[in-house]
This record gives sequence, C-alpha cells and structure tokens, in this order.
Amino acid sequence: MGSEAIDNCLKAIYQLAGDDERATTAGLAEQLAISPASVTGMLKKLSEADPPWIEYQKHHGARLTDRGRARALEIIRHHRLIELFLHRVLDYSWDEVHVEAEKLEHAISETFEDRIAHVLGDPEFDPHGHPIPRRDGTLPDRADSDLIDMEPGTDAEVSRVSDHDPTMLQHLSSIGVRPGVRIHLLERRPFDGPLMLRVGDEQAVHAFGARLAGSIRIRDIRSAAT
Amino acid sequence: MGSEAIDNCLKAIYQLAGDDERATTAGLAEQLAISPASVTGMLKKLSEADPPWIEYQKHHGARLTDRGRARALEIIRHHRLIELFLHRVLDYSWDEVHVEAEKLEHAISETFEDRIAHVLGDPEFDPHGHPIPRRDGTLPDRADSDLIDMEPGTDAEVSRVSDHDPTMLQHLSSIGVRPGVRIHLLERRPFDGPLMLRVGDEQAVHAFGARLAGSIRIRDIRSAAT
DNA sequence: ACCTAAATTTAGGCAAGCCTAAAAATGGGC
DNA sequence: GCCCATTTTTAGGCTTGCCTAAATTTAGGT
Repeated sequence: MGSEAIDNCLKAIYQLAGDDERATTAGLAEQLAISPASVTGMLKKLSEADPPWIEYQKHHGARLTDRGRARALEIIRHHRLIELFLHRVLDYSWDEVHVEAEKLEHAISETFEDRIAHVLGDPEFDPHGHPIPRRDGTLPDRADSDLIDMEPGTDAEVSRVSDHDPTMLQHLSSIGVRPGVRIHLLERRPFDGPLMLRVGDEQAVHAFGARLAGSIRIRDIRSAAT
Repeated sequence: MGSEAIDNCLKAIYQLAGDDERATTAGLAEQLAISPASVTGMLKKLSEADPPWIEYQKHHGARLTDRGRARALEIIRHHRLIELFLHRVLDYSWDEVHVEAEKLEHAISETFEDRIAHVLGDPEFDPHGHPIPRRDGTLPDRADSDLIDMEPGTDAEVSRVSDHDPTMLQHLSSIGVRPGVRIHLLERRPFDGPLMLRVGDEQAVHAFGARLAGSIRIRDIRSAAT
C-alpha cells in the first residue's frame, strides 16, 4: 500500500491542485516528467484502489479523497521535516536539502518522523518557509502573498521561497534573501519589468525578474520599523 | 548503477564469505530469502556488469571484486552509521535500529553519510559493537572471539552481539548484556548444554543456550579486575 | 566409475512502472 | 454546431526483479 510512484503522484496532485481542486493530466505529466498516457493509467489505478486515493472523472482530472490528501500531506510532512533536519542538525546548506529529502521522504518510518519532529521541537516551517503539515493533517498557516503583488514603496518580510531550483536558492542566499528578512520594494519597472528592491539593511538595489520574483512570497511587516 | 537488489546481494556475499572467500548459491538464497535459481541469475548479472561486481565461477560460488567489496563495505558503513545515529541522536532503542537502517542504508547520499559520521565524531563501532568500515574501506579491528569458545572460570568483556533478531536484543538488554559489559563464565554444561554465566556485578546466574551464545562475541579483559 | 547433492539452465510467468504511436473520444470555446 | 486541443484508449514494448517446475550439468565423495 503506497509505492513511491503512488506517493509522488499524490504529492503532485496536492501541489498542483491543493486540497479540493482537480489536477489535470497534462499538468501531472509535466510535474512527474512522465507521459500523459502513463498519467491516465496511474490515475485510473489510484481511483480504483480499494479505499480510493483519488476521485477521478475522465477528461476532468483528479481530486484527492480524504485518504489521498492524508497521504500527500504525510509525504510533504516527511519532506519538510527532513529538509529542516538536514539543515539544522546535519549542517546542510539551503540549496542541498531538497534533493536529499526527495529520496528520504519515501524511506523513513513514522517513528523516524516523530523522532526528528521531537528533536526539532515540533517545528511549523521548513528552511524555505514552507509550512510543515501536522500529524493530524492540518497546516500551520501564515497569511502571505506573492511578491509580485507587493505595493511599491512599502516594506515586507520574506515569508517563503520556492525550493525546486538549487541555483536560484544559491543566488537568493548570496544576496541575503531568506525567510524572515525584511525587504523594501522601490519600484516595479514598466511592461512586466523587474522589481527593484533592497534586502535587509543593505544599500544595494537588486533587480528581480519575473521568474525570481514569482518564486517568493511575502507577508506584511508587524511593526513599521526603521 | 547499483540497485537495491544488487546492494543487498553484495552485502550478503560479504557477510557470508567476507573479503576473499566464496559465497555459495544456497547460502545466498537463504540469506536473501529468494530462490536458488534467482540467485544464479543475479550472480551472472553481477559478474557480467561492466566493471564486474563479483568474480563468478559456475558451481563454485561468487567472490567480490575490489569494486564489489568497496560497494559492500559502503552499504555496511551506511547501515552501521545509521544505526548508531538513530540510537544516539534520535533516541532509538537497541532493538529498533536494525529495521530502520535496513531501509535507509539504500536511500542516503555520500554527503549524508559524511555528515552523520561527523556529528557522531567518526565512530568506529555501532551500538551492537560491530565495526564501522571507514570511507577508505578499511575496518577498525578489535581482537575478539566467540563466547562459545570462552574458558570456564574466566572473565571477559562483551565485544559485540548480533543485531538480526530484535527479540533477542530485547532479551539481552533486559539482562544487561551490552558491548563493554563484563561477564564471568562459571561453567559449560555437558553435551552442548547451556553456558552458565554472570553479567556485570550482578549475582544472578544466566543460562545461555547455543543460539543465544552463538550470537555473542567477547574479548579478553584488559585488567584482571574484581 | 558412480552416485548424489548442489547448481544451473530452460521455459514460462507475474507485477510494477514506465515507454511509444496511432486512433478514438470528449469537452469547451467560438 | 464545429473544431481543436486535451484526454483516453489500444496495442505493443521494455526493464527489473522476482517466481515456479522440470530437466540437465557438474563437482566431489566413495
């Protein structure tokens, strides 16, 4: 019950469609890097499992059942706990954790999960600022929004950054962008141009293109400091 | 290069035959819990790999090549480092570590291996007293011998215990037998009867049958204490 | 030399997970 | 209502890693 392929598929559905939206065949095929025909086969299998993992209507994509969502959240919990564990206990850098976690998330037991959660003090967010699902399937939430939508002239705090591209993480790290760091948006250049912003207390102005800016989420700053 | 099945087979050859002896088809079939016919197929594959993992002569079993030995020792290093890590850092009990390590040993990277070795202070022995191969493939050695061969009336120190049977470990744990603990052999009962011995400073006399005694290795005590 | 136990080969099979190419169905937009 | 893009189906294929049963070979002991 629950091979690696199944786990990855459920995780992909959750990441593409969330709790109760449908994920499309094409989207899953891209996410999982397999052919659409293979996805169709996998979806049929997942929906015909004894307690089904997904609810699947032909030509209308797949939606997670309660069981499927629980499993997806469990894998994501594994992944994010492992990332934080690698970072904090084993001294992995920010950009190294994702790849290792991608393998380990399928290999650890519930016991292992509990133990590292305990060692880490039952953390709520991983090193990139992503919320770590709790064992009961609930998510700690933090009201945040896309950096793209930030008002020019205002300050905000980095909430989370995408962890999929190690080189992007290295770059962000090199300019000091991490969850919790304050940024100030100077202006948005016209015609979907770059965002010009300052990081932390530094004077340097950085230009963030659409790809980079799109991978960052922010939240309002609590006190109107500095 | 190096699937889980291959790794397990190389590890089994090492465990059955060591560095330069041959492992038999039947022995491997038992160890791996697969049929002899499947073993023959696997051995042929391993010996025909591009840099071959084993040297294989029909009807004469298999012997590890340098490459095969290196791989086997790497997996065993993974396994034993993970066992110690689970025990020391994640508070696993003695008897829980083996099963978890059996899965994780195939999933961790060299980086992970290095990091936990560093956190643990480059340890030489795992929680059961087994030597942890070094990265260069050498083994820390400790001159030890079988408990079965111990002289009645003498003292010795427990060097290592087999980790394969959790219930046996629980039992040993409950009577205080751990690597480093001193034991005193009172007598060996006739006709391959049990060994009567005392553990540590306790007065109780324990009877060790052949199975139990066979899973324990001892070494001479340094000082003739107490 | 012969016998036996171990090992090997042969032949066929199964399941998971993927692939391809081509054909058929479908649904949503216009 | 039609068309196109997406999706699904069909049909066939591949690899890995195991299984079985039966036939055969081999090594080693006596």
